[in-house]
Amino acid sequence: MNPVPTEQASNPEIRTLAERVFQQLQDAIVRGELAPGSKITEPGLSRTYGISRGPLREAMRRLEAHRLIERVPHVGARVVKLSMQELLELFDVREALESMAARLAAEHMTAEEIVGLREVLAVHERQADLRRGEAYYQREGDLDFHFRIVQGSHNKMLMTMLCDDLYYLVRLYRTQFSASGTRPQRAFVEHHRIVDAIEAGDAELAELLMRRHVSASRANVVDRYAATLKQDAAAIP
Amino acid sequence: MNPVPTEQASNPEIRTLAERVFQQLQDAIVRGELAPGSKITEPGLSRTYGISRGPLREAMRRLEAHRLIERVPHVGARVVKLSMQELLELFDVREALESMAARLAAEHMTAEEIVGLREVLAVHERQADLRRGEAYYQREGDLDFHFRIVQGSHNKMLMTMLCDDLYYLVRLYRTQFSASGTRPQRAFVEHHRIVDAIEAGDAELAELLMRRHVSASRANVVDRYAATLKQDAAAIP
DNA sequence: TTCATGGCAATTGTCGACAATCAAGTGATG
DNA sequence: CATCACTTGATTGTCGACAATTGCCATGAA
Repeated sequence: MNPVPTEQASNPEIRTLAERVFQQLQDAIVRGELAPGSKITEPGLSRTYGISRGPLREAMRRLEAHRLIERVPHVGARVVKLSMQELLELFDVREALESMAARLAAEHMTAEEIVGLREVLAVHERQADLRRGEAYYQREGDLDFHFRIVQGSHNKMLMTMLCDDLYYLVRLYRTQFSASGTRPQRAFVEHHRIVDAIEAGDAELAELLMRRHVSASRANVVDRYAATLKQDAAAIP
Repeated sequence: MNPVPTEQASNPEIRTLAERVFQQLQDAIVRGELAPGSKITEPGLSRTYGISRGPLREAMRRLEAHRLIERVPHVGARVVKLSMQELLELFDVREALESMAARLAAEHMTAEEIVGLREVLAVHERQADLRRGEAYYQREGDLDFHFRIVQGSHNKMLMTMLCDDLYYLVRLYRTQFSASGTRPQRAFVEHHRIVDAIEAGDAELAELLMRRHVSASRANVVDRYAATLKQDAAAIP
């Protein structure tokens, strides 16, 4: 199965209109088709997707719960727009949850799951060979890696929180703040170290490495943000 | 303000029926008035609360997002019933998030917030003096303590996850698995140590202590659960 | 020119009714 | 007597219409 369920076609789980339009909207937001901060109205979406406002409102409620849109009673809803502050908050939460996931993965992951994890790394390696320094694999492949570790934790609550909620926000921020630089190469090495620790069953090490990995990713975003700020300040006057 | 918003009367934030019935249902579930595992039907609740099924369905969508009810398309919804497995998963997530909250609180908490935190401990101390070993304060007071530390982290995303989602589940489990024993006294000491670390600005120590605190609470639940199992096994034959 | 006020259009919140789906009860059949 | 198919009742999903609230814009006065 595709670990990152971007597609909603041919999914047997969709038995209701509200479910379908929820996934369509989720996809549209994450892809950036619905711009962050843009206002969305019920009659508009109702016409766009050809359904009545009933199921649409339920889909919007779910989007609100997943923090992809923000609603104000009697006013309306708009696509969430992460501020730098909120993005950093997201990284802190990820650091807490994913380090725990790595720890649990080192304890509970099966041999087959570890094999699958290594295959993901191999795919990344091929892509990294092809386009060195392009940092392209990072877009979805990085999430794929993290996704499998969370699955390996065998903690359903953790899986729900990370995969159903936070990862959509993470993918959303990538449309706002593009990430690149020399970071991908280092991230790639860190991924290998983490898998090594998990395979060795060293829970504490896996946790520590994952914590550093997310923290480094956060620091990279901060650096790049500071750089853009300085660049803008130099360009305007 | 009341840190644990059990009441919904006279709350100016309630501008819609769906919001009101959502909070009423949330309260009813957490208090145990709606038994865990019991099935809830839309026409039934619609009559009970005197509203139509439209707002009710939106309220139920939100309850589902908060993991307080579970829905199956075309079948119905029932109040969530935590298994022992899920309860332990909940503790792992709490350990990850609350230790991070304690770390951030040590870095960002203001002097006034620390004073308020000490007052909470003082209240607990008086209650502990009154009814020693009763473990009564634990019911809401313990959550009050944790609540303030999460607030002190000044991380809105963390606050939402813990206070709006997990803490309702925690309160729900307390109606299923009652917790007591000699644990409250030790928890009380641990609370003091944590506040000391926060006041000293020692982020690492605060994180470590909070992690141990939640972990010890989890271990206590495991012990008590094993005890009830053994007791049941001895009683049946 | 600027600010306050009133009305108006659009959007959101709510409701009742109809269609689709499921679960249980009933009867027939091997 | 057990099992299977069918029918029936209830519940959920969906829709269109009406009421309530909001934001905007035009109008008028200071």
